[in-house]
Amino acid sequence: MSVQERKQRERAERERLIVATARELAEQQGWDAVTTRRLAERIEYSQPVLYSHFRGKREIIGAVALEGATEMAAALRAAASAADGPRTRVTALARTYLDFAERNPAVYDALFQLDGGLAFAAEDTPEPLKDAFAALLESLGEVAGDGVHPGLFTEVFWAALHGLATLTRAGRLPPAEAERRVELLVDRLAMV
Amino acid sequence: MSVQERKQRERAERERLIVATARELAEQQGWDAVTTRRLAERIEYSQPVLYSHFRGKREIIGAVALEGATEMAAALRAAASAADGPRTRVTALARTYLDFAERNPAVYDALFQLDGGLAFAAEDTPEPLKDAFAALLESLGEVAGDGVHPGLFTEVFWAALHGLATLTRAGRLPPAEAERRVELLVDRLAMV
DNA sequence: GCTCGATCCTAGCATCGCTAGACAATCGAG
DNA sequence: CTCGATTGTCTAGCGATGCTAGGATCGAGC
Repeated sequence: MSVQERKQRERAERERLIVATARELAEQQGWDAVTTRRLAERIEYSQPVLYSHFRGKREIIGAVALEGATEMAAALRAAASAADGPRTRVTALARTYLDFAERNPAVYDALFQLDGGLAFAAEDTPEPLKDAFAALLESLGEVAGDGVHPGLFTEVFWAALHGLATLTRAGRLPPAEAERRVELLVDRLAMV
Repeated sequence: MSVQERKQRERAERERLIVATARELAEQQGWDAVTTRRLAERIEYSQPVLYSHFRGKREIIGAVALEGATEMAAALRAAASAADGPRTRVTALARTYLDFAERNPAVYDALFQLDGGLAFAAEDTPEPLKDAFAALLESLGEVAGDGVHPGLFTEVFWAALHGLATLTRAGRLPPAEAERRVELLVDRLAMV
């Protein structure tokens, strides 16, 4: 039995290596540079090995996305709990979100721009994704305002953050005044 | 001279054909299906002809984006001028924006999701792009609120719309309550 | 009618995601 | 301890991608 367990451990270890390497490569040179050949070469296995772990490149992207969602949820919760008062909490949350997107562009792409084969806003949505949304909801729910459904408010706030993140990173918005945009957004949306 | 003019006309005509065909194909089957081979086959020329008009696939996407920007600007202005009062105008603007994104997903992708090699928020930004932003600014500037820079407000509002558009279309937001999200957004952001 | 430049196409390159089939290592039964 | 079966991995290759080199064709101008 022990030998099988060892193999299983090694296999799981290799899977982590694949995901970590894909993420690293994507952050360094963008997702276009993450080809199955290059990825295989970096982990020092042949291409088909990748397909014994994942159904295809999409699933690898999806794995990176899930990893990123967990980290993002943690970062959001950390920022929220460090702030006192609803207002400063929401501001910290927004800054943390945008900061995460800027510091981990490849992960953010895997999450929200690329097709990682993940289900969203559905029953079979993976736990990390639900949890990341929950992390937003925890801080945003309390500033939704009277008579406004907290979930709906969170969706709108999240969409605004997502828009700022993607448009800024794509060069559609000048990065200089990012901070003032956040302030304006929080000012208007949060009912403190 | 006349013969050269005819050739020039035919060339311009063919260029329009390329862009229109690319757009049509993208709307029908998505941008992934827009390969240089398929595109060449549809316009009944060989592949290299595409490269005598455009530097590459990117530039074709960019051409579709510019065409789309012009249409979007017109649609936004039409919606704005049909409404009376700042508040209803902004609501109409938001609905029109999201409607455009939903009805022309490929064009919207060319504009804001894909790399069409276009400059944004810079001096050499093509006129249609500046004009589409201007169309937003015209209606949004008047509801920015006191002491808030109209341009900055427009950027934030636009980012929120962009977030709603992309997240909804990618299945990240349930489409059922799209209308309520728009109402909430306008309610909070617009200072009427 | 001839020449020569512009125009277009055939053919091909490197690379992509993905897979079939050969080979080697390991395991379990006799 | 041996030997077939299973498991694991690799080499090689398929069809498709964006893009380009080089030859063929055609037509304008003398």
